[in-house]
Amino acid sequence: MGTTQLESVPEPKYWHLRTVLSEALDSEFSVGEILPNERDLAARFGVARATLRQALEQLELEGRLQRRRGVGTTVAPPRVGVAVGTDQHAWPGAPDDAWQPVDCVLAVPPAGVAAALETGAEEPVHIVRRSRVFHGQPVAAELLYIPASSVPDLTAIDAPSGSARARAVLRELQHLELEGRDNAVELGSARADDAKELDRLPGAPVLVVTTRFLAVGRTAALSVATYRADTCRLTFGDSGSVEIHHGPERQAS
Amino acid sequence: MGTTQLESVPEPKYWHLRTVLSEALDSEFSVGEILPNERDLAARFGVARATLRQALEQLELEGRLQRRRGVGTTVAPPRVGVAVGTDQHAWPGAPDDAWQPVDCVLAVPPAGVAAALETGAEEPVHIVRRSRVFHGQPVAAELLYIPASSVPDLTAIDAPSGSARARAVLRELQHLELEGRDNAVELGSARADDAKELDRLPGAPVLVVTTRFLAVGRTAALSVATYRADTCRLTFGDSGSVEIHHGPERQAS
DNA sequence: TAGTGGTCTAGACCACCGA
DNA sequence: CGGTGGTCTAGACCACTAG
Repeated sequence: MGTTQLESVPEPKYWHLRTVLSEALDSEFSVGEILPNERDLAARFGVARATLRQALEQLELEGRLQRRRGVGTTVAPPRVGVAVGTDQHAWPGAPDDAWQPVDCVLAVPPAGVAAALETGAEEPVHIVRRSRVFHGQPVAAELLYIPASSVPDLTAIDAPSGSARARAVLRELQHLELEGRDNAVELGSARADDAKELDRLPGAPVLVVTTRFLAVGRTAALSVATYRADTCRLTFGDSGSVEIHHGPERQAS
Repeated sequence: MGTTQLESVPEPKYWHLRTVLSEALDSEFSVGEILPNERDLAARFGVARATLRQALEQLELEGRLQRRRGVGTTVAPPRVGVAVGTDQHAWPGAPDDAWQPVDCVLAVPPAGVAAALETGAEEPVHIVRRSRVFHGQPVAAELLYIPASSVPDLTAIDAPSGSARARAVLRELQHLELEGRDNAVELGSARADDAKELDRLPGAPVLVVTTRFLAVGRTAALSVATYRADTCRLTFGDSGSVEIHHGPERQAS
């Protein structure tokens, strides 16, 4: 990160700074390495800390940096490829499922979810919370909405709530014949509860994957999964091994 | 947007503000309506303009607001669902393709692309630029990398460059038998050229869709498409009609 | 307790748009 | 031209982490 001055160009400073830092990351830093702190970096480039932070935010959004309060800013590893909806004919909770059930409650879903499920606006459904872990790190949190009509043989005996209940609901779900599913991906920001589960601050950028499970001619379940946008690359289809790097990147010693 | 004061809570002000504004958008504003300007809003809530802007940025990221310099901040319409990779067995440029060819040059691709294509690091490939328009608005910009070996019968006569050349390359591509494709989605920020084409500022959040086209046992083409993250919801699979709204939202008169 | 990133302020000037 | 959002500054204090 040799030089120090910025030229006067019509380009915003923070954008130019982003480019300079990005190139420095490629050529002079290793994955996991700690950058100088924000005050030092700002001084080194002759800009205010807020401006420097704007550049860092961009790079964090692009998955190049990882920042943790009280710790520092480190060079992020390449994003992990996470397979989404590979098996078009498996329910959530199938044996090879990557998700872990956390909890389950019976409650009235948000209006938009009720509409998609074609349930009444005040009708409670099973809401299963699940989480997905990759290399020991949480990468996604999910809410699964399942109308009572999709699990007709569920007995209240199994468990009133909790992960045991979640497993019972998912077990019942397997009895239906799955006809297909739909996926949609959009950008969102983590709500407080999701943020906590993903080990991020509220408002952190997430990729929201909405999956509709179709059975007996209607939507039998709806999944809303939020993936950490900074660390994840979602892969669809067969072999999710497309690897496009920005440039040279070394491994930390 | 009745009241004015914020309480003292351990929650960041901008986050609380985001919630308050979000609820106001649901209940008191119509799509397309113009909000008060940032200075007035900040004064009304008793915060600095920078703090108010943090809240607006969140809402823009979530696709709730649209801000344009020199104009103002308006309530955004719901995101449009854009189908991605519906037909697993059609090349780019097939008759029903949603993309419009813009340009085509023969150049050396970035190192990561060359690696994915298994071409030499210095070997030039055809780079086709295309754009995708939805309701009269540009929603995505694409770079298509096609090795010369995938279009062996292309004659230099057709056109040296430009959209005519692009069409010629795509036409030749149809002669190969497509075996399948891979998609990957990740968050990125718009480079200067893409930003211009998408009518956004550099650094705007985009969803980057990387598609690998497989033929004759290898990667015969690679597409890197950047979609406006603020206005698009990407849909995969059959019927991309999952509609999850935040809440009530009226139409502008 | 010392050092980090996260939040917040109160200004200033600039780039762009529409009348 | 006046008004909008976009950029930038130079501070301050807070929340968190690690030694």
